[in-house]
Amino acid sequence: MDTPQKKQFGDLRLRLLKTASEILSEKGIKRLTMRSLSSKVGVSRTAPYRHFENKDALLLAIAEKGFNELTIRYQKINCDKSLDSHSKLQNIALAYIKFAIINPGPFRLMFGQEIIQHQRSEKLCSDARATFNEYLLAVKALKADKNITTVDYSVLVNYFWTIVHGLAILLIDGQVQITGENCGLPTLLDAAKPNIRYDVQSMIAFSKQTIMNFWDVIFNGVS
Amino acid sequence: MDTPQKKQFGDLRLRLLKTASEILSEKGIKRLTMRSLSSKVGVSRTAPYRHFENKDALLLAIAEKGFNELTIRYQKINCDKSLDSHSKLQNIALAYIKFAIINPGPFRLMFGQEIIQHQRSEKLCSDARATFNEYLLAVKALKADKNITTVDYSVLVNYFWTIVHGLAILLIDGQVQITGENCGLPTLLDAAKPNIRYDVQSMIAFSKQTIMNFWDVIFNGVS
DNA sequence: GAGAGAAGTTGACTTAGTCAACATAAATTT
DNA sequence: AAATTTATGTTGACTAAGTCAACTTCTCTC
Repeated sequence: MDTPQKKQFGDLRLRLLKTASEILSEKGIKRLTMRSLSSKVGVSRTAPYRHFENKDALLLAIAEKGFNELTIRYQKINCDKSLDSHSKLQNIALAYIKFAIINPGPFRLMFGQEIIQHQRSEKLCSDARATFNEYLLAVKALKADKNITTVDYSVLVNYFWTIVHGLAILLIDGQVQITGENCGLPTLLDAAKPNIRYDVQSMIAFSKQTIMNFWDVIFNGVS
Repeated sequence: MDTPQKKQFGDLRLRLLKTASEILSEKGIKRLTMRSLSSKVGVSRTAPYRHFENKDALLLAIAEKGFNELTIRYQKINCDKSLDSHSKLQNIALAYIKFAIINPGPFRLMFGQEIIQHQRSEKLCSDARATFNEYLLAVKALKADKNITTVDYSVLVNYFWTIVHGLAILLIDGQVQITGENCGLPTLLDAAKPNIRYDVQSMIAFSKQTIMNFWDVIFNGVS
């Protein structure tokens, strides 16, 4: 993989990954073409094939990289002695959503169906496992710490993930209005607003607020 | 639109929509090609262009049809006098997830980013609005009925949708194990299972059970 | 400095979206 | 009912994009 020699040649592989992730996030998978990627990076159209077997392999590498980055953030949170188990999980939730907002393209690859159902590699699985393990760790700690007994471990894992993932996906897919009077309601309710494109900062602000709101409900229930 | 005359000609438009939805659900958007669709339906490769301006328009029509179908199911539930507000919302949640499981392809179009950010039509918005309105109706009824005061209306709408959508997406994207000892945990934790493809019935069974589990947590909180 | 291997380039082939021109069938008009 | 229009459907052709093959060039090793 990333042998030191290769890096001396140049950083094309890394630049491809980075640029591809950007295009993916900005324009979507359909408009990420090997040719546009190549030209944006400034190489000929088949140069990427020296670093990735094909487009799928490139996408796979982006997903792997995404898991690695996410794992690092999770680890930092889990290692932070100043946080209790409750804050840790909340921060992990927020890190997940922030990652999604900042890297929607890679996020969709990591947690979508494309890769998982077709060309999931051994490496992808172990990278993903590392990420999930940090998450599971945080849930376990919380469960033990708060002595949560009314909910099974696997349901707890599933519940938190579902909420956090659901929020992340709805946000990056532009399904939820994050400003105005209908804030929090489905975007498609408003025919008026054709192509709203929220900026990253507003989305993060909204997601922080929403996580706070949700956190109350998660622990106290709807009543 | 669907003027009666057109229907007399034949039902190619409908057959295209139906077959395209199937391909979409079985093989994904990348492998739904106008050519493969045409040949599967038994017409020449450009015949679909007599009914849909282009591939995007076809996808749009699939999404619109999806919203219409979902609306009908929601309406049936909301009109059912034998159900209380609580059961209605739960049934709507289940209908949403069942729709996703049975029609993953259309579901992704309806609630993904492709359409919403690019070629959402006026009709799509009004169709979606009809669906969402039934959902909102159910939430409003529940809120009034159960006298829910600790949670704002928009947060409530957002919370339920987030959970239900999150579960639906994770399920159809194959992210959650629905059988075995790791049931409820992330699929990518298991490198062992390469390409699990759950059948629709198992997925529905799992989602019913999960909704039941989640419902408890939604109302009682994690404790 | 020569040879090996990695990295990058151009040419060519294939698949897929889609337009244009042509053909035909159904509906409408007179 | 014949003529005209309109809706459908077909074949040919063009373009974009993935990707292989052959060739070139650059780096590194010996």
